[in-house]
Amino acid sequence: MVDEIRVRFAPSPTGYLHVGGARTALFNWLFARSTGGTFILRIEDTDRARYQESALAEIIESLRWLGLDQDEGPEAGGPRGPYFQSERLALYREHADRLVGEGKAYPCFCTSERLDALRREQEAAKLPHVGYDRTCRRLPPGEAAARRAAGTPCVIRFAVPEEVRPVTFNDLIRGDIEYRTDVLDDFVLLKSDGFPTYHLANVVDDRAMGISHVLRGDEWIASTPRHILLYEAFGWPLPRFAHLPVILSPDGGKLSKRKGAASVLDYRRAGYLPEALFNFLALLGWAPGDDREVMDRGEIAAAFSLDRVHPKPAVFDEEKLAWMNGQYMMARSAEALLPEILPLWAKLGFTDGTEPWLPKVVDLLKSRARRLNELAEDAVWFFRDPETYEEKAAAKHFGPDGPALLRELAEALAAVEPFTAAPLEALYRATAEAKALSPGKLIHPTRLAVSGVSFGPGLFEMMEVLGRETVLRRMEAAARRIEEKH
RNA sequence: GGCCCAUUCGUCUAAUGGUUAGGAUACGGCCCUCUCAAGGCCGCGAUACGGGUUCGAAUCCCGUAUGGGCUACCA
Repeated sequence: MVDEIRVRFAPSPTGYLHVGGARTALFNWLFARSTGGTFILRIEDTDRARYQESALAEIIESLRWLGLDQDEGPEAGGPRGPYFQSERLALYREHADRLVGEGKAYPCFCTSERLDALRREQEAAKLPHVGYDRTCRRLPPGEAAARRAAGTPCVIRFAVPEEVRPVTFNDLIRGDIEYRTDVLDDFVLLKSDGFPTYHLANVVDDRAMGISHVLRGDEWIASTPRHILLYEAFGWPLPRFAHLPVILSPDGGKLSKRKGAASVLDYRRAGYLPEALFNFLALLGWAPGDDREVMDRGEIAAAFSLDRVHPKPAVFDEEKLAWMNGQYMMARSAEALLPEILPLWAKLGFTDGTEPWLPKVVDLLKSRARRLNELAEDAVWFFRDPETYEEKAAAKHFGPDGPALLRELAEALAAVEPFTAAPLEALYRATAEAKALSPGKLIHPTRLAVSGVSFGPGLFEMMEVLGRETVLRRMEAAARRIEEKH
């Protein structure tokens, strides 16, 4: 028999997809792609109280943006659907009833008030093991069935074996983990609204969908023994388990919106490229084993293996993400980067995207910005004449003889042919030499006059893109401004 | 409280009993240079602590500390 590898990412549509969830999805995707397996998206919408209408679209858009294409799922379809748990309710009830019939589960009529009181009592008594006291488990079978038949609201609880024994499993990332049956309480399988809990739905669906490897977040590790008991009760073979470490914020706590972006789409809004986030997330908890860091999807998928995933929680360092994003921005051609920048320029009111020299602007700026938004904003003076001049630089480069110098240079500029970088540079160097000045004495005032700031691309490349008319206009405007000041 | 998990430079990580503990980021410096970036070179910086096992421990074992998760009719 061929061991077919099938993995799933199973988010609950209760909010945006955060980077921790995205990393779980990414590792599932990488594992599938690196082994020729199947990557499935399953929506675990069994919590009607926390369900959010907008969440599903956001999750799907986040995955699409990151390039985590699904082989089976709500959009891709597939033979093991439906891929929404809310459309599989009959299956869960059937399985819960089967366990009740076999004496491995039982209806529980305890009210939430009684359960709350019980919990408070146990906490006050500082009992080592807290949990349901199994009152309804001891109900005479006839009575339970009768009350259920009469329509008394109830949940179905799993009857954890009374026998005290270890429940062990081998986690692909952490190794052997052991729990004991006496620390497990009789957890709920089916809620009183007829919806399954995560535990039941997850196990039933993983079985029904042929999931071979369960790669999920760390927070599920304590639930795994319950799931194993369920597999045993059903008589099903176990999938392999691998629990991924959490991603932490720089202060060591959980990642949250408050501490910066936490959702995948926030990073898109902040000007990050999907391939950069993809690469960065892949390196959180995994490394190829050699010194490679900037790797494309294919390289990462080819190098990925679960045994190189390590169990330590990783801090999300946005500085390094920014660096990596800069690497990807530089690596993209201007033509490939332009479509990302155009909408930002449109929003800033800079351009409708028709100027033929736009790719040159991207070329001049892409190695000078780490995020798309930065690049877009840094381009302001390509589109607008400066209204102010950087104060410190003006004090240094706009002296009393500034107007005369700028006008003299402008006069020479008016005659340069063609108006391109090389002749412009030749002109400046020759002029500097003739005046026995360092070229910087000419270049810096011109840069400030033309862009309003003291930093940016090479002056002559800038002037070429701006064109003669604009450059001369700005130099004259600067000359007048200096005269007004003095 | 109980159970479980984790612990190498600030951060991401490499080294799976024998390395001057390597790389990246960040930070500092130098070079390049019209500025700012980019790039190149150099520097700073780590095995949480205490016991074992071993000729030899970041690596194996135990304990402590610290951090995290679970302990719901949430996932």
